[in-house]
Amino acid sequence: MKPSSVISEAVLPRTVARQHEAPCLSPAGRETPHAKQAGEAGREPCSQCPTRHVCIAAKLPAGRLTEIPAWFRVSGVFAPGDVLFRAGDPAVSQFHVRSGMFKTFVINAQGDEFVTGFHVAGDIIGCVAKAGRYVESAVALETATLCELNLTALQNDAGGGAFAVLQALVGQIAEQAQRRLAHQLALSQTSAQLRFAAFCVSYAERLVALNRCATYLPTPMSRTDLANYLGMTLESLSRLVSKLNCAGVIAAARDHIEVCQPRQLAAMARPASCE
Amino acid sequence: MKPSSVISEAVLPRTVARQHEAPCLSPAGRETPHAKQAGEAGREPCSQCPTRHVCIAAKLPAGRLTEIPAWFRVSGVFAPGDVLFRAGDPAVSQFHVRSGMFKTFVINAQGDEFVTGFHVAGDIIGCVAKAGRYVESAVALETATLCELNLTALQNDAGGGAFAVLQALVGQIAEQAQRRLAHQLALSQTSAQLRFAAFCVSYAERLVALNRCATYLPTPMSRTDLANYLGMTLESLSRLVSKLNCAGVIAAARDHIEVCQPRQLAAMARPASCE
DNA sequence: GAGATCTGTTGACACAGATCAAAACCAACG
DNA sequence: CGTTGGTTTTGATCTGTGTCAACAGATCTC
Repeated sequence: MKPSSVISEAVLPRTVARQHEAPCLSPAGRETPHAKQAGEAGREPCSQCPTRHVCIAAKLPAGRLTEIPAWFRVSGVFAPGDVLFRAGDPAVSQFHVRSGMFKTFVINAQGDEFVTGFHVAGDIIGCVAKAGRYVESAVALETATLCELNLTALQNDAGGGAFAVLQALVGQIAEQAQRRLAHQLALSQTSAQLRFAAFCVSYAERLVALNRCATYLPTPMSRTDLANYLGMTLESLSRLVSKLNCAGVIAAARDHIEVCQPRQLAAMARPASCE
Repeated sequence: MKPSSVISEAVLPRTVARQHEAPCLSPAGRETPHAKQAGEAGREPCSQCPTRHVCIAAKLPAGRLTEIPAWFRVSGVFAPGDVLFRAGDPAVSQFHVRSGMFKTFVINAQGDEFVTGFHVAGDIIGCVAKAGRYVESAVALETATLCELNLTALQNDAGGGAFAVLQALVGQIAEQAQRRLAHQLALSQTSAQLRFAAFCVSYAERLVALNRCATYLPTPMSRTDLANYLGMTLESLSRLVSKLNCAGVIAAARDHIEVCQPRQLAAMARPASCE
């Protein structure tokens, strides 16, 4: 597959112009546009967060949920297309998605974009780094919120609960890695249908973990992005979706995929499942 | 690609019989067969370790290098085929490879094996977990040594240098994730040649980081494993290697690949490179 | 050293999916 | 309401790689 070139050119400029040139990642950048937007929300205790069960906070002692340390705060609201960070930015923070969806991607020297992940509530973004800098870029695909875990601030808080947080973080990253591995596994399969089915199943599992419906999969990403992520062409994906639509396995619309025959779909994905 | 079935059946029994039925992962298992084998080596300070520059120890304050805490110790010598851990074992430790090569893999319900990674000195193994258990299995492909970082022991050492270690670990895992991401990127490409070239380039980079020759790539893994890892059939890999051999780009032998035209190879891999 | 077994190579063929091209659909806008 | 620009679908063709099968080499055993 030859990736579609310079997709992000259409997205990034709009984005940057709209909200912020320098994202919330500069070492002294804890007072970001996002944080300002968040206002009161920044002090909202985790105990009221709808995603607390899948968040790193869930792995902390219960008492800790009522406090919001300086290094862990709500980062405000992102609009579709807003940039969270770019590849090459110093990796001083990791982010926990609270709501909405982000995509991560890299762009090579030729300007081709590669979508490396879609991230929903409970996911960590920014835990892939090289030489202390992000490898991926991250943008919101829909209205989204997240919490910023500032690693440098955390570093200066060794006395507090930071040790427990770091431990929880290592565990959380391990789970994140598991999801990436599942996708890597799917990509190593040659059948496009299998890759797509594996994506749907994996996505559905994530939604279940969030107490959401396993058969209604919102797809705020474009078909182009999804095809790119799944390692196939736009046309192949389109054909595939049409086929599964006709077969009654799914009912795909512009902004979502409804899974009509979950067992059927799971059977398609099974050969690559990693459990 | 339909993965070759039950490859590991041939490997695991032999392995287990040879060295240890219960690997060094039981919660109270710090005194393992490996540790015993290691003997004096377990107390050898990191400052003499040949891989200290790529190890997590490199990210600690210099003074720390001279001490070997209880939760970080040399785990002895592994012979080819020896099992480090299995998918499903409690993920109480992460391992730093010192020498040799390990492969990680998963086996699905149908008994198909999927190779998920090859790991050389400086790599971390065991940082992919689900519900506190390893997702992958890990076996040595050649004579190998590693250090065990016991997370539960680390947990009880909050007073010591454990905080710094955890921080370093998060950074190290981020680098590890970068390598996995690079491979994921390669897998999302449909061209077998590109995937193979990307593997060689990435592998060469790793060797350079270890101050080893970038053009001599030892391949202790079988062709089957390598093809599996690269998401192609054994036959495709074989043909590809033959082709590149004839073209003079590489000179492949049973146990190594010599890169004759690095720039040529890099050009093949470039479209998927992530920087 | 001869046979058996495992691993890797080469060949012929078919098919899934890439590619190129065009049409249909959708949302935004004047 | 028609135009415009972008996105998705459908169609026709071609190529790469999977599949099946036979062969060659290496390794092991007795």
